[in-house]
Parts: sequence; structure tokens; C-alpha cells
Amino acid sequence: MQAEPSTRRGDSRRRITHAAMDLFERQGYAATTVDAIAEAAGVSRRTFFHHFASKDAVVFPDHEHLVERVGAHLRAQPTADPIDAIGSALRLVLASYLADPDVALRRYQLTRTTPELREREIAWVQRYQLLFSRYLDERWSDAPQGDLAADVVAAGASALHNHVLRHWLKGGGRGDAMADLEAALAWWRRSAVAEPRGDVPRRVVVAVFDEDVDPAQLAAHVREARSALER
Amino acid sequence: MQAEPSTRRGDSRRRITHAAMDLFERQGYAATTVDAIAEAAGVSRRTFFHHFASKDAVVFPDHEHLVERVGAHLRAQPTADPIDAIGSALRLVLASYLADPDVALRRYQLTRTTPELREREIAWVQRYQLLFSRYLDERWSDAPQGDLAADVVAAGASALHNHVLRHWLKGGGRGDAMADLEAALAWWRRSAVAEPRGDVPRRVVVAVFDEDVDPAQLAAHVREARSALER
DNA sequence: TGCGCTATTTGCACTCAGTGCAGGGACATT
DNA sequence: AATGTCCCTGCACTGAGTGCAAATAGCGCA
Repeated sequence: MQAEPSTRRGDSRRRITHAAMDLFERQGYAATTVDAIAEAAGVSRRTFFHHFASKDAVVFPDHEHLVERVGAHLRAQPTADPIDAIGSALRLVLASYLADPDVALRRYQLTRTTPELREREIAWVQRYQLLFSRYLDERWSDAPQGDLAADVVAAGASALHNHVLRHWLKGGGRGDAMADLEAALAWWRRSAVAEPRGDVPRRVVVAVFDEDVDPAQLAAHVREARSALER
Repeated sequence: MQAEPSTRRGDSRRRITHAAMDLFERQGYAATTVDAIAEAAGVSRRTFFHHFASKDAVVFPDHEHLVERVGAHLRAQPTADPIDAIGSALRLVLASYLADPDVALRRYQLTRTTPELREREIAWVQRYQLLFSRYLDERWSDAPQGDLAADVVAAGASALHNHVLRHWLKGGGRGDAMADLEAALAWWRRSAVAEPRGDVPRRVVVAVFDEDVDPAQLAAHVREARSALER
């Protein structure tokens, strides 16, 4: 029973994902059986399981690929500033969502209402987080508490990305998510980021000047001292 | 077929968890059927599903309870310093693991080797993180970027706890995990914590004193200024 | 001791996800 | 036309999870 003989070559996978999303949205995830998906896609039940390992895998068809891309992206930056590298990885992930807003939004509606899918998505998030954590751990391997910092910062990065993404999804895909990400990253760098600093506390700077110091000169000194502090 | 009539009242649940863990460890999770667990526990298959919603739920029998306790713990601290409140919540969670090292270690071995259980555990972690996030969001509701900070800090807190716990578990339950947690929290406060500060940058303090100021008095001034800065 | 009341337990029948195996058909290459 | 290679299919099977109705055990109470 195939409506369209068409190119029955290779597009099974796409047909399955489309049919599945349609049925999930119309009837709900739990109420949709794999048999129903297969029939709607004009494909045998067994073929479904050739393309997807499980019923819920059909909702996240390209996450595996994206995880690999992110991993490669990080591996390509062995010397960059670690936080910058993470930031650019987050841009990569967000961009891949923004590239297909429809899919992202439909998937969001689905995961939002189906606990089972929600869990699956969280598992994916964990995969990204693990990439970040391992990357940072390697970069900070000689810093005191570097392994702890790697975990904490990686988790923060994931949360930051998901916060921006969720905000965008809640807004129905309107708004500039990438700009929001930039703002969030800027905030993060300023106040939330934890490069492992061991036991060095926040510094209090005491500067002593002549009482009648030239204000411009004073400013120059402060500027210089600050740039020295930054490194 | 019951070996021991004993008190067949109410201890079914305990018997099931014990039998399940035994079988999981001996044969592996996937190779153990619910029927086998039920039989080993001297209980019908249907009874298993009366006590546990799914096969994997038997591995995390008391997480639901702990989540509730943590939630109540946070709700009881509506005015404390938010980071302190989170810290004490983490202590609560860790303590509950440390209270039964055997169970914790066996579960760790299991989740470490069974992806399915791993996913389930991650879902639980997410539950705690959500509690933290909601708590912080409420506490920082009027701060700029407070919602973002809540998510990022909550994720960091979770990661911090899991880092300490995992370290302890990897060490076979030896070592003082609670002391490690304190150390990690101390580090966190110093270098990783992000109370939402909006656009306020790191402060550089310029203090001016008479050239011949009494060092003790200078120190007193610095102390005073610092404590003013802290709030 | 016997009588209900309630909560736990059980049996049965059923749906559906997921797997292993063996084969069938389309397509390209030679 | 023969051949090899994918992709797809049918079939039979295991095992998780559910709904329903009945059985049973403990317990308070007369």
C-alpha cells in the first residue's frame, strides 16, 4: 500500500519522521503506536525500527549528528580561551535550532507535554554538557579544583544555552535568540564564570596617590593597574 | 510459594528492592526480567507493578521522598542567603547518600554500566536542579538577569554536588565526602557563584590615606570597606 | 471467637515496544 | 543477463506495563 511509488529510495527516514510528528501532534505521543506511524509513512513496521532504535528516537533524529559536530568543534580549539570556546560551541548548537524554527517549535510543544520525551531530551543535554566538561577538564587539568570547575562551568553553560533557547521557544520563535545568547554570555563572563582560581580571593586594590594628583594621570594609572589585574 | 510466611504485611516493597538489586548485580539489568524479580521476592508479578511503576523505578526507590524533603527544606528558608540555602540543601542530599553507603555504592555500579538507568538518574538530578532554579528565581526575581542567573547557578549547584558525590563513589565510599562538599562550596562561593549583578563590573577600590597612616588603622579601614562591599 | 472493613495481593487477558532471522526486491555494475 | 549490495519486509517471539475483578490477609470491634 504505497500512495506514491515515487522515489521509494532513501526517503523512508524522512517520511517516517514527518508521519510520526504529525500523528504525535494530532493524537498525542502515547496514543500513537509504531504501527500507526509505519502505516502513515507507507512503510513496514520493521523498517521503522531499522531507522530508529525506539519510538522516542524519532523525535530527535539529528541530535547524534549535532553532538558529533560540537565535539569536533571543541577538539578544533585546543588553545583558544576555554570560555570562548564553550561560548562558540553554544552558538553552534543554538544556530542549529534556529536553522529550522518549525521543527524546533513543534518538538518543543511535544516535549513540553510528554514527560517521557522530556527525559529523553534531558539525556541529550547531558551529552553536550559532558563534552563541555571533558573539554574544560582537559584545559584546566593543572589548575587547583580544575576538575570541579570544569563540571560546574559546563553545567552552567548548558543551563545558559537552554535558558536562552527555552525563552525563544516560549516566545513562539519570535525575537533574536542569538542576540539573547550573546547578552547571556556577556553576563556570564562578567559575573558567573568560574575560571579555577584556587585560593585566590577577590582582590581589593589599595592605591596611593599624591593628594594633588592630576585626575587624568590617576585615571591612566587605574587603567594600567586594571589591565594588569585582568591577566 | 512463600518460603517465609513471616510478616507478609508491608515488607513486600523492601523484599522486591532487595531481590531486584541482587539479580541486577548478578545477571545484569537487561537480563533480569520482572518475572524473575517477583519470583525471587516471593511475590506475584502484578504486585511488583503495584509498588513500582516500572522496572527501573526499583533502583531509585526513595528519590521521590528526598525530592520532597529538599523542596520543603528550601521552602522553609524564604529569607536566608540564597546561596547558603542551596548549600544546605546540597548537604541534605549528600547526607542522605552517605547515610547508606552500601546502597549508594551498589546503585552507582549499576547506573555506571547501564545506560538506561543512567538516563533515569539524570532525570532525577534534573528534578533537584529544578527545585534550586525555582527557588533562586523567586529570590532573585527583581534582579536584572535574575532568571538566567537562577538557571545557571542551579545547574552549577547540581554539578557541584554530583562532582563531590561521584568522587566519593569512585573512591569506593572512602574519604570524607561531606568535607569535600564544604570545600567545594567554599570554592564555589569564592570563584564560581553568580549572584545576579546586572551590569555592575568587578569593583576596583581606590582608597586614599595619609602617607603616615597608622598601619593598624589602615587595616581597620580596609576591613570596614570590605564588609561594606560584601552586601 | 466470630464479623465485617480495608488495604494489599493476585490472576488473567491484553496492548504494544523492541529484536532476531531469513528472505525478497530494486538498483547499479560488469 | 549475472551479480553483489542495500534497503525493505514478514514472521515469530520476548518482555514491559495496564485494567479489571476477585481473593486474601490483617485489624478493630463486638
